[in-house]
Amino acid sequence: MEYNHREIEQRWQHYWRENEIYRAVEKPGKKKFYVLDMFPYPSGAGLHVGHPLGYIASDIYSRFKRQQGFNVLHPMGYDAYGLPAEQYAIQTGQHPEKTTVANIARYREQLDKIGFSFDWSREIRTCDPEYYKWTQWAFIRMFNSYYDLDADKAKPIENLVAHFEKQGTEGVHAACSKNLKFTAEEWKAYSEKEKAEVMMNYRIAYQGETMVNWCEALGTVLANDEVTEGVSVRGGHPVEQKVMNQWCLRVSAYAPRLLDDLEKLQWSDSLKETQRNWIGRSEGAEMRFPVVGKDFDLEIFTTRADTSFGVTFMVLAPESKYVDMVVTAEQKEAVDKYLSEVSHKTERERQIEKKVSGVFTGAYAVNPISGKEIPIWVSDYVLAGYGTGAIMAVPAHDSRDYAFARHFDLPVIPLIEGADVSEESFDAKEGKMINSANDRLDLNGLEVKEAIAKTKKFIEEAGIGRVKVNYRLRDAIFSRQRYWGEPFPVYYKDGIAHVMDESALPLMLPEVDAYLPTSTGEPPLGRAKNWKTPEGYPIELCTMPGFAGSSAYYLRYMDPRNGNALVSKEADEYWRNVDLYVGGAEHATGHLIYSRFWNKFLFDLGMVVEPEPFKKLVNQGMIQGRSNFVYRIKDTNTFVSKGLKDQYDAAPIRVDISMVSNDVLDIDRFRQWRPEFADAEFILEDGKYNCGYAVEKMSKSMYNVVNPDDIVDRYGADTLRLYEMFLGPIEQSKPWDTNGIDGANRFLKKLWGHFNKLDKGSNAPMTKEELKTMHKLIKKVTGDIENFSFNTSVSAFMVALNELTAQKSTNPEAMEIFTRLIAPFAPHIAEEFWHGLGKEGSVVDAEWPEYDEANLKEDSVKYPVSFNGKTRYMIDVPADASKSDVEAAALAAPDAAKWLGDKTPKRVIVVPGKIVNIVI
RNA sequence: GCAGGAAUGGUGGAAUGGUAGACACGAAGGACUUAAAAUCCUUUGGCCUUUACCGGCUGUGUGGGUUCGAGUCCCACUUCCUGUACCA
Repeated sequence: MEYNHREIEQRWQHYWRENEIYRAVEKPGKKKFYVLDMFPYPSGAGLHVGHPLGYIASDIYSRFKRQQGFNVLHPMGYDAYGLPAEQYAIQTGQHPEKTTVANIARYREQLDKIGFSFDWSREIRTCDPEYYKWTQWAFIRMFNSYYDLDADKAKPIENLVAHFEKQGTEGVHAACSKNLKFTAEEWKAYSEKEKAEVMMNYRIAYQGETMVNWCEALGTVLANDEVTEGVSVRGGHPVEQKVMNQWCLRVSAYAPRLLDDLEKLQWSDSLKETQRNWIGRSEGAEMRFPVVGKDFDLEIFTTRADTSFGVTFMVLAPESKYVDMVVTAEQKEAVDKYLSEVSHKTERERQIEKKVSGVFTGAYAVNPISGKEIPIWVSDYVLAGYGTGAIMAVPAHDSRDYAFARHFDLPVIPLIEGADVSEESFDAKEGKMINSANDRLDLNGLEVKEAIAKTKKFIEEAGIGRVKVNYRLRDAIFSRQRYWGEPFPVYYKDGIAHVMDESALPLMLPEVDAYLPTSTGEPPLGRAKNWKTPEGYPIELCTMPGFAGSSAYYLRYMDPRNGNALVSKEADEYWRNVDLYVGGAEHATGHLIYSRFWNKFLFDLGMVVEPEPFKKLVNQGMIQGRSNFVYRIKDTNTFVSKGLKDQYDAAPIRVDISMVSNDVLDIDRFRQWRPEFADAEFILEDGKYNCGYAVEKMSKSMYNVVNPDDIVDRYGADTLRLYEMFLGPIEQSKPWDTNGIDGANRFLKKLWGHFNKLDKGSNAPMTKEELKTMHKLIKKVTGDIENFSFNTSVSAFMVALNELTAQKSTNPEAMEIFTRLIAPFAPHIAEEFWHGLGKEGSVVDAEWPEYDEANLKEDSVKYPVSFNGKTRYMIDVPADASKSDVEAAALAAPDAAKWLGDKTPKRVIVVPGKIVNIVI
């Protein structure tokens, strides 16, 4: 009987569906395990073979955990809001929901063919009002909360208002945009509008004038993680800096906890490191530099307090509010000119040019440590968004300050012994201090680290500043001037932003006549009719960004149809958090930060029981495409095989990989591909046309896309699953190569053949060899799955089958164990075997086998015998032989004399079970 | 620049400090077949020796070190990948 994958896979997929085998139900008292995949954005292109890689791995793991007796939650859904659907809507006028729904249907069809154990009854879509209701709900809660730095958690904003009424800002330690100072009396005297502005300064979801990444081509602002190298991640459009009034989330308030709690997580070191860099903690000091002739100070932040004696000038960011305050009348014109030049440059232009530029403000400040007067400059190499937007420049020991000083001919004072600063600055934090003393502070002779500590102490004692920890992590910009996203539950009354009552949720996304900005430049929601509250107040026109809907979706899966809460107390306390999260590393600084922030906020409010959402995280690698090329000789229709192309003037042309097998071109199909190739001529090697190849991204334009549907149709889902796992370590990126898939398919065919040869009626016990093969396999596969080493477990199955074949095994018991072990990898064929062996129920619930070390023991052990570390021959000794017996056997072996000669061994090392090494 | 990771046959890759190259692909040869496909068998890191068997040498990016023994541990370097960056 042939192995008919189509029939088998259809039968069991139907069986699983009919019997609702994968439905997860809370079972108090039964240990749970939550396995989650990063849910996909349903793009129009459908899935290619790279997409299911992580899903297959997580599916194997959740099936394994289920067989081990855990109550497994393994859901799937769609991150349905996104730019591509909206761009498509702009072009075609078709509602993005329509394309999204169609794409989801296609995704589902493709996913179903692979035989995943998802509980589809828990499916969620971020664009579903029943889902985004809870995204809007969380926003309202954030709006109504502030971050208490003493308690180190979010609290209701009413608490803060009550405090203002009693004591004003006295004793308030809260995360805020600006440090405010007022008394209770002043607070009470404020108008409604003024009060609203003050509270905005503290809310966790707040509206503020901030520097944003504005992308003209997309017509929207973008978050920092959506911009890379000055262009948008989606589409690669230029991005410029602009001040706009935007909704923001005070993620920065959570920076210390986001950093500290990384310790608790079982994530890869590289991913944790990426997050640490993104959060960017740096210890330093804030110092005040009095401005000459003015009654205010410039505040700066530095990590190199030790270099204070080498400060020869100061620099302000162009956007700094201090610029206008210090500039002198004579320099005003020059400064204004510079500011306007800088403001017209995009971020990208600034980065590419990297030209030193700047202008003197005409003002001077006093170095509070050395007492010297130094000039104040403005330059765009200082960023407004980090620290205080002003720096003390130490050209001798900072390369940027150095470049600036040399360009404008400012003095450079070396502060470290032996540092040669004639050509470049000495940035390393090492060496002994020089030139750093006056009657108040003496750093000379100290090591840099000691000098930093001493200076910090001095700064605090002298009252010229304070020790401070700075974070690079900035608040998340939460507004998008787009249509296809969650509407903000916000309306404006007398110009003051109010959130809606939770009972008004969900606030449904309205219909519009076009998906473009209005003629007055308002976002697309400006086109919606009656976009007002029942009382007639206008509603916010921006929508939320992509990460809004994906920040708490893992909680919603726990209780997806609950109309009264994001997740019920019971469901949350049972499922708690994600035990294993599988997805791409590209979300390290976006989704994985926002989700952790969102979860911590809900944790502060007592809505969830776990402070971290994802306990263990595995990043699957990307599967790249493997493109093929033919080489056309210039100005001809003749193509030369790869090995001979260097003898001609030939240019590569990409060919569709479906016409190529093992890099050999199917010439007939190539001729039919395009009319221009119909009469193509070929120069062959050994009668074949060999194509060149390259590894690149899998995409239609490269003709290298492999569709999983085609693989499933031809080889079956079980083959696809085994082969994807066999490709290599799950975390590694690798090119897809359809050629190797025959190996996985052959293995299943052989296994099928083996099954059909079984002596099904037999009750005979397994032979010693069979026992050994099976227990070796149990041990290996169990360990491999725990370590996410799926490629080696697939190999182990192949080895075990070869051994059973060599043993001429027809034992159904051995096959039964094999079936249970391979069920997570190839569930369809395993189910077929399971029922074929007369077992009850589904293989999905077949108990995971345990191995017995006793069956792995050998009667005799083979030892390699080495001389000075070089293996020379093998000996065979009884398994229970003592070390000295082994040593004697090694020296008594017939080959011993040959290698030992007339020498006597200096030492003999016997490693039990491993090796004998004779030192001569 | 900084941080993290990697480097093993023609290819993907395997190896708790103990016989490097498991397993698979590809390739070569053979069996079956009118033929092809499918299937099965043999060989397959390199070099040398031998009619053959048997052997030998060499070999995990480069150079050192630790060890009886290093792909594996330590130091330095080279190359590549990933992330990030005027972050003071």
